Amino acid sequence: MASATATLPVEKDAIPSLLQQHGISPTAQRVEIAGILLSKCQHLSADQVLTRLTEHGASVSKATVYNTLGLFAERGLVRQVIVDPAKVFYDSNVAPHHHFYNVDDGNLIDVNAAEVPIEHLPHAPDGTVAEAVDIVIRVRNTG
Amino acid sequence: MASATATLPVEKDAIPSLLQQHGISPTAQRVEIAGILLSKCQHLSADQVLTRLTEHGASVSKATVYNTLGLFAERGLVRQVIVDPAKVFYDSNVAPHHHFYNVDDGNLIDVNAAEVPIEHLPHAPDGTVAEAVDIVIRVRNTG
DNA sequence: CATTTGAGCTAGACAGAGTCTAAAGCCGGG
DNA sequence: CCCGGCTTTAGACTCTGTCTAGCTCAAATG
Ligand SMILES: [Mn+2]
Ligand SMILES: [Mn+2]
Ligand SMILES: [Zn+2]
Ligand SMILES: [Zn+2]
Repeated sequence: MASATATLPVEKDAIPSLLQQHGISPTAQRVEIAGILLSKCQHLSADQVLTRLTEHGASVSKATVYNTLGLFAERGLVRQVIVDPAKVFYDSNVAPHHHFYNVDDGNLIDVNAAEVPIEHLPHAPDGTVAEAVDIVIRVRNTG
Repeated sequence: MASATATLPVEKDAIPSLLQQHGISPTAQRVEIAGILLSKCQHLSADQVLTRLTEHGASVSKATVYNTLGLFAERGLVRQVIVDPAKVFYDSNVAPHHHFYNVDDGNLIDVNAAEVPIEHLPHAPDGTVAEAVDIVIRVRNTG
Protein backbone atom coordinates (compact mmCIF):
# COMPACT_ATOMS: atom_id res chain seq x y z
CA MET A 1 0.00 0.00 0.00
CA ALA A 2 2.35 2.66 1.27
CA SER A 3 4.48 4.01 -1.54
CA ALA A 4 7.63 6.00 -1.79
CA THR A 5 7.17 9.66 -1.11
CA ALA A 6 6.94 12.11 -3.93
CA THR A 7 9.48 14.90 -3.85
CA LEU A 8 8.21 18.23 -2.65
CA PRO A 9 6.44 20.18 -3.84
CA VAL A 10 3.78 17.76 -5.01
CA GLU A 11 1.90 19.09 -8.03
CA LYS A 12 -1.86 19.50 -7.73
CA ASP A 13 -2.55 16.88 -10.40
CA ALA A 14 -0.38 14.32 -8.67
CA ILE A 15 -2.22 14.50 -5.36
CA PRO A 16 -5.20 12.18 -5.97
CA SER A 17 -2.99 9.34 -7.11
CA LEU A 18 -0.53 9.99 -4.28
CA LEU A 19 -3.36 9.63 -1.79
CA GLN A 20 -4.50 6.41 -3.45
CA GLN A 21 -0.97 5.05 -3.30
CA HIS A 22 -1.27 5.46 0.45
CA GLY A 23 -4.65 3.75 0.59
CA ILE A 24 -6.56 6.99 1.07
CA SER A 25 -9.70 7.79 -0.95
CA PRO A 26 -9.06 11.18 -2.55
CA THR A 27 -12.08 13.19 -1.48
CA ALA A 28 -12.26 16.90 -2.31
CA GLN A 29 -11.38 17.90 1.26
CA ARG A 30 -8.44 15.53 1.50
CA VAL A 31 -7.05 16.73 -1.80
CA GLU A 32 -7.33 20.33 -0.62
CA ILE A 33 -5.55 19.60 2.65
CA ALA A 34 -2.79 17.58 1.01
CA GLY A 35 -2.43 20.33 -1.60
CA ILE A 36 -1.69 22.86 1.09
CA LEU A 37 0.60 20.79 3.28
CA LEU A 38 2.56 19.16 0.47
CA SER A 39 2.98 22.37 -1.51
CA LYS A 40 6.44 22.69 0.00
CA CYS A 41 8.71 21.43 2.74
CA GLN A 42 7.05 22.85 5.85
CA HIS A 43 5.72 22.30 9.34
CA LEU A 44 2.13 23.35 9.97
CA SER A 45 -0.22 22.93 12.91
CA ALA A 46 -3.79 21.76 12.31
CA ASP A 47 -4.97 25.28 12.99
CA GLN A 48 -2.56 26.74 10.46
CA VAL A 49 -3.83 24.29 7.85
CA LEU A 50 -7.38 25.34 8.65
CA THR A 51 -6.49 29.00 8.28
CA ARG A 52 -4.83 28.46 4.91
CA LEU A 53 -7.78 26.45 3.68
CA THR A 54 -10.05 29.34 4.51
CA GLU A 55 -7.70 31.78 2.80
CA HIS A 56 -7.79 29.60 -0.32
CA GLY A 57 -11.56 29.82 -0.31
CA ALA A 58 -11.90 26.15 0.57
CA SER A 59 -14.37 25.56 3.37
CA VAL A 60 -13.43 22.49 5.37
CA SER A 61 -14.58 21.81 8.91
CA LYS A 62 -12.26 21.66 11.87
CA ALA A 63 -13.16 18.02 12.55
CA THR A 64 -12.23 17.07 9.01
CA VAL A 65 -8.90 18.86 9.20
CA TYR A 66 -7.97 17.04 12.41
CA ASN A 67 -9.26 13.69 11.14
CA THR A 68 -7.51 14.07 7.82
CA LEU A 69 -4.15 15.10 9.22
CA GLY A 70 -4.35 12.19 11.65
CA LEU A 71 -5.14 9.84 8.78
CA PHE A 72 -2.29 11.20 6.66
CA ALA A 73 0.15 10.71 9.53
CA GLU A 74 -1.11 7.18 10.18
CA ARG A 75 -0.60 6.28 6.53
CA GLY A 76 2.87 7.81 6.36
CA LEU A 77 1.98 10.59 3.97
CA VAL A 78 3.07 13.20 6.49
CA ARG A 79 4.79 13.09 9.84
CA GLN A 80 3.89 14.44 13.25
CA VAL A 81 6.47 16.52 15.08
CA ILE A 82 6.02 16.85 18.82
CA VAL A 83 8.18 19.63 20.19
CA ASP A 84 5.74 22.21 21.46
CA PRO A 85 3.59 21.28 24.44
CA ALA A 86 0.75 23.34 22.99
CA LYS A 87 0.30 21.76 19.56
CA VAL A 88 1.33 19.11 17.08
CA PHE A 89 3.11 20.08 13.87
CA TYR A 90 2.54 18.18 10.64
CA ASP A 91 5.66 17.84 8.54
CA SER A 92 5.44 17.47 4.77
CA ASN A 93 8.96 16.03 4.74
CA VAL A 94 8.83 12.31 5.51
CA ALA A 95 12.44 11.62 4.63
CA PRO A 96 14.51 10.66 7.70
CA HIS A 97 15.49 13.88 9.40
CA HIS A 98 15.59 15.70 12.70
CA HIS A 99 14.84 19.21 13.94
CA PHE A 100 16.18 22.39 15.41
CA TYR A 101 13.46 23.90 17.53
CA ASN A 102 13.82 27.53 18.53
CA VAL A 103 12.18 27.80 21.93
CA ASP A 104 12.14 31.60 21.72
CA ASP A 105 10.18 31.99 18.49
CA GLY A 106 8.81 28.50 17.80
CA ASN A 107 10.75 28.17 14.55
CA LEU A 108 11.30 24.61 13.35
CA ILE A 109 14.15 23.75 10.97
CA ASP A 110 15.03 20.43 9.36
CA VAL A 111 18.35 18.69 9.94
CA ASN A 112 19.29 15.92 7.57
CA ALA A 113 19.57 12.63 9.43
CA ALA A 114 23.04 12.11 7.98
CA GLU A 115 24.24 15.20 9.83
CA VAL A 116 23.51 13.58 13.19
CA PRO A 117 25.19 10.21 12.98
CA ILE A 118 24.20 7.92 15.82
CA GLU A 119 26.60 5.08 16.36
CA HIS A 120 24.05 2.62 17.55
CA LEU A 121 20.71 2.55 19.25
CA PRO A 122 20.08 0.88 22.60
CA HIS A 123 17.82 -2.17 22.51
CA ALA A 124 14.14 -1.39 22.84
CA PRO A 125 12.57 -2.69 26.08
CA ASP A 126 11.31 -6.29 26.02
CA GLY A 127 8.03 -6.65 24.20
CA THR A 128 8.57 -3.50 22.16
CA VAL A 129 10.12 -2.50 18.84
CA ALA A 130 11.59 0.85 17.94
CA GLU A 131 9.43 2.64 15.43
CA ALA A 132 11.15 6.00 15.12
CA VAL A 133 13.96 8.04 16.57
CA ASP A 134 13.20 11.71 16.99
CA ILE A 135 16.00 14.11 17.76
CA VAL A 136 15.18 17.66 18.71
CA ILE A 137 17.93 20.20 19.20
CA ARG A 138 16.42 22.98 21.26
CA VAL A 139 18.03 26.30 20.44
CA ARG A 140 17.65 29.79 21.85
CA ASN A 141 18.34 33.19 20.32
CA THR A 142 21.68 34.71 21.25
CA GLY A 143 21.85 38.13 22.84
CA MET B 1 22.90 29.54 42.68
CA ALA B 2 22.16 26.36 40.78
CA SER B 3 23.83 23.43 42.46
CA ALA B 4 24.62 19.86 41.55
CA THR B 5 21.66 17.57 41.73
CA ALA B 6 21.16 15.32 44.69
CA THR B 7 20.88 11.62 43.90
CA LEU B 8 17.39 10.21 43.89
CA PRO B 9 15.51 9.61 46.02
CA VAL B 10 15.91 12.89 47.89
CA GLU B 11 15.15 12.51 51.59
CA LYS B 12 12.37 14.64 53.06
CA ASP B 13 14.77 16.52 55.32
CA ALA B 14 17.06 17.40 52.45
CA ILE B 15 14.38 19.08 50.37
CA PRO B 16 14.26 22.57 51.88
CA SER B 17 17.99 23.07 51.50
CA LEU B 18 17.90 21.57 48.01
CA LEU B 19 15.28 24.13 47.01
CA GLN B 20 17.37 26.92 48.49
CA GLN B 21 20.42 25.72 46.59
CA HIS B 22 18.36 26.34 43.46
CA GLY B 23 17.28 29.80 44.60
CA ILE B 24 13.76 28.69 45.51
CA SER B 25 12.12 29.67 48.80
CA PRO B 26 11.02 26.43 50.44
CA THR B 27 7.35 27.04 51.15
CA ALA B 28 5.20 24.24 52.51
CA GLN B 29 3.57 23.61 49.11
CA ARG B 30 6.87 23.57 47.23
CA VAL B 31 8.37 21.15 49.71
CA GLU B 32 5.36 18.88 49.32
CA ILE B 33 5.56 18.94 45.53
CA ALA B 34 9.30 18.37 45.46
CA GLY B 35 8.87 15.60 48.01
CA ILE B 36 6.54 13.75 45.68
CA LEU B 37 8.39 14.27 42.43
CA LEU B 38 11.89 13.70 43.79
CA SER B 39 10.90 10.65 45.85
CA LYS B 40 12.25 8.50 43.02
CA CYS B 41 13.33 8.54 39.42
CA GLN B 42 10.04 9.11 37.62
CA HIS B 43 8.06 11.06 35.04
CA LEU B 44 4.84 12.68 36.24
CA SER B 45 2.39 15.06 34.60
CA ALA B 46 1.15 18.08 36.55
CA ASP B 47 -2.16 16.36 36.98
CA GLN B 48 -0.53 13.24 38.38
CA VAL B 49 1.38 15.37 40.87
CA LEU B 50 -1.88 17.01 41.91
CA THR B 51 -3.55 13.64 42.38
CA ARG B 52 -0.71 12.32 44.54
CA LEU B 53 -0.74 15.45 46.65
CA THR B 54 -4.42 14.91 47.34
CA GLU B 55 -3.80 11.25 48.18
CA HIS B 56 -1.11 12.31 50.65
CA GLY B 57 -3.65 14.57 52.34
CA ALA B 58 -1.84 17.69 51.19
CA SER B 59 -4.18 20.24 49.69
CA VAL B 60 -2.42 22.32 47.04
CA SER B 61 -4.23 24.27 44.35
CA LYS B 62 -3.93 23.48 40.67
CA ALA B 63 -2.43 26.91 39.95
CA THR B 64 0.29 26.33 42.52
CA VAL B 65 1.12 22.90 41.13
CA TYR B 66 1.53 24.32 37.61
CA ASN B 67 3.43 27.37 38.81
CA THR B 68 5.71 25.33 41.02
CA LEU B 69 6.55 22.69 38.43
CA GLY B 70 7.28 25.47 35.95
CA LEU B 71 9.54 27.17 38.48
CA PHE B 72 11.35 23.93 39.30
CA ALA B 73 11.98 23.30 35.59
CA GLU B 74 13.19 26.86 35.04
CA ARG B 75 15.66 26.49 37.90
CA GLY B 76 16.93 23.13 36.73
CA LEU B 77 15.59 21.15 39.66
CA VAL B 78 13.50 18.99 37.35
CA ARG B 79 13.22 18.62 33.60
CA GLN B 80 10.32 18.83 31.19
CA VAL B 81 9.84 15.98 28.76
CA ILE B 82 7.75 16.69 25.69
CA VAL B 83 6.75 13.45 23.99
CA ASP B 84 3.01 13.32 24.36
CA PRO B 85 0.99 15.91 22.47
CA ALA B 86 -1.51 15.98 25.32
CA LYS B 87 0.67 16.86 28.30
CA VAL B 88 4.09 17.70 29.64
CA PHE B 89 5.94 15.25 31.86
CA TYR B 90 8.19 16.41 34.68
CA ASP B 91 11.27 14.28 35.10
CA SER B 92 12.97 13.97 38.48
CA ASN B 93 16.14 12.80 36.73
CA VAL B 94 18.13 15.80 35.54
CA ALA B 95 21.24 13.86 34.60
CA PRO B 96 21.85 13.83 30.83
CA HIS B 97 19.67 11.11 29.40
CA HIS B 98 17.15 10.30 26.71
CA HIS B 99 13.88 8.38 26.52
CA PHE B 100 12.05 5.42 25.15
CA TYR B 101 8.45 6.40 24.70
CA ASN B 102 5.91 3.65 24.27
CA VAL B 103 3.24 5.10 22.01
CA ASP B 104 0.85 2.27 22.84
CA ASP B 105 0.72 2.67 26.61
CA GLY B 106 2.42 6.02 27.22
CA ASN B 107 5.24 4.44 29.22
CA LEU B 108 8.41 6.51 29.46
CA ILE B 109 11.78 4.91 30.18
CA ASP B 110 15.17 6.52 30.68
CA VAL B 111 18.15 5.81 28.45
CA ASN B 112 21.55 6.83 29.70
CA ALA B 113 23.05 9.45 27.38
CA ALA B 114 26.20 7.37 27.07
CA GLU B 115 24.18 4.61 25.41
CA VAL B 116 23.30 6.87 22.49
CA PRO B 117 26.64 8.24 21.36
CA ILE B 118 26.27 11.08 18.88
CA GLU B 119 29.38 11.77 16.87
CA HIS B 120 28.83 15.44 16.51
CA LEU B 121 26.04 17.93 16.42
CA PRO B 122 25.26 20.14 13.44
CA HIS B 123 25.85 23.86 13.96
CA ALA B 124 22.87 25.72 15.38
CA PRO B 125 21.33 28.22 12.94
CA ASP B 126 22.87 31.71 12.92
CA GLY B 127 21.83 33.81 15.86
CA THR B 128 21.03 30.77 18.00
CA VAL B 129 22.78 28.48 20.45
CA ALA B 130 21.94 24.89 21.23
CA GLU B 131 20.51 24.52 24.69
CA ALA B 132 19.54 20.86 24.83
CA VAL B 133 19.37 17.76 22.68
CA ASP B 134 16.36 15.58 23.26
CA ILE B 135 16.29 12.11 21.79
CA VAL B 136 13.07 10.15 21.88
CA ILE B 137 12.95 6.57 20.68
CA ARG B 138 9.32 5.82 19.98
CA VAL B 139 8.54 2.17 20.55
CA ARG B 140 5.44 0.08 20.05
CA ASN B 141 4.32 -3.16 21.66
CA THR B 142 5.07 -6.28 19.63
CA GLY B 143 2.24 -8.65 18.72
C1' DC C 1 2.43 46.06 69.66
C1' DA C 2 0.14 47.80 65.44
C1' DT C 3 0.80 48.56 60.51
C1' DT C 4 2.64 47.86 56.18
C1' DT C 5 4.40 45.21 52.59
C1' DG C 6 5.06 41.67 49.45
C1' DA C 7 5.75 36.97 48.11
C1' DG C 8 2.98 33.18 47.65
C1' DC C 9 -1.37 30.69 47.52
C1' DT C 10 -6.05 29.97 45.97
C1' DA C 11 -10.76 29.36 43.56
C1' DG C 12 -12.59 29.78 39.72
C1' DA C 13 -12.96 31.94 35.19
C1' DC C 14 -10.86 31.56 30.94
C1' DA C 15 -8.29 29.95 26.62
C1' DG C 16 -6.68 26.82 23.12
C1' DA C 17 -6.00 22.22 21.19
C1' DG C 18 -8.17 18.35 20.15
C1' DT C 19 -12.17 14.80 20.39
C1' DC C 20 -16.84 13.22 20.06
C1' DT C 21 -21.62 12.96 18.65
C1' DA C 22 -25.50 12.97 15.94
C1' DA C 23 -27.21 14.30 11.79
C1' DA C 24 -26.70 15.14 6.93
C1' DG C 25 -24.32 14.55 2.44
C1' DC C 26 -22.37 11.82 -1.10
C1' DC C 27 -21.68 8.11 -4.02
C1' DG C 28 -21.26 3.56 -5.99
C1' DG C 29 -23.51 -1.00 -6.63
C1' DG C 30 -27.63 -3.53 -7.07
C1' DC D 1 -34.31 4.57 -7.85
C1' DC D 2 -32.73 2.83 -3.44
C1' DC D 3 -29.74 1.30 -0.25
C1' DG D 4 -25.52 1.23 2.70
C1' DG D 5 -21.31 2.73 3.95
C1' DC D 6 -18.03 6.24 4.01
C1' DT D 7 -17.28 11.12 4.71
C1' DT D 8 -18.22 15.60 6.32
C1' DT D 9 -20.15 18.87 9.45
C1' DA D 10 -21.59 22.05 13.45
C1' DG D 11 -21.24 22.40 17.71
C1' DA D 12 -20.86 20.51 22.26
C1' DC D 13 -17.49 18.76 25.09
C1' DT D 14 -12.93 17.47 27.45
C1' DC D 15 -8.54 18.37 28.90
C1' DT D 16 -4.30 20.83 29.77
C1' DG D 17 -2.72 24.89 31.01
C1' DT D 18 -3.05 30.16 32.06
C1' DC D 19 -4.82 34.22 34.20
C1' DT D 20 -7.11 37.22 37.57
C1' DA D 21 -8.24 39.13 41.73
C1' DG D 22 -8.48 38.53 46.27
C1' DC D 23 -6.60 36.34 50.42
C1' DT D 24 -2.86 34.68 53.78
C1' DC D 25 0.92 35.02 56.31
C1' DA D 26 5.25 36.24 57.86
C1' DA D 27 8.77 39.48 58.01
C1' DA D 28 10.00 44.33 58.27
C1' DT D 29 8.93 48.74 59.96
C1' DG D 30 7.77 52.29 63.32
MN1 LIG E 1 -4.81 18.50 23.55
MN1 LIG F 1 -2.02 23.16 26.61
ZN1 LIG G 1 10.81 18.46 9.42
ZN1 LIG H 1 13.78 10.71 32.16
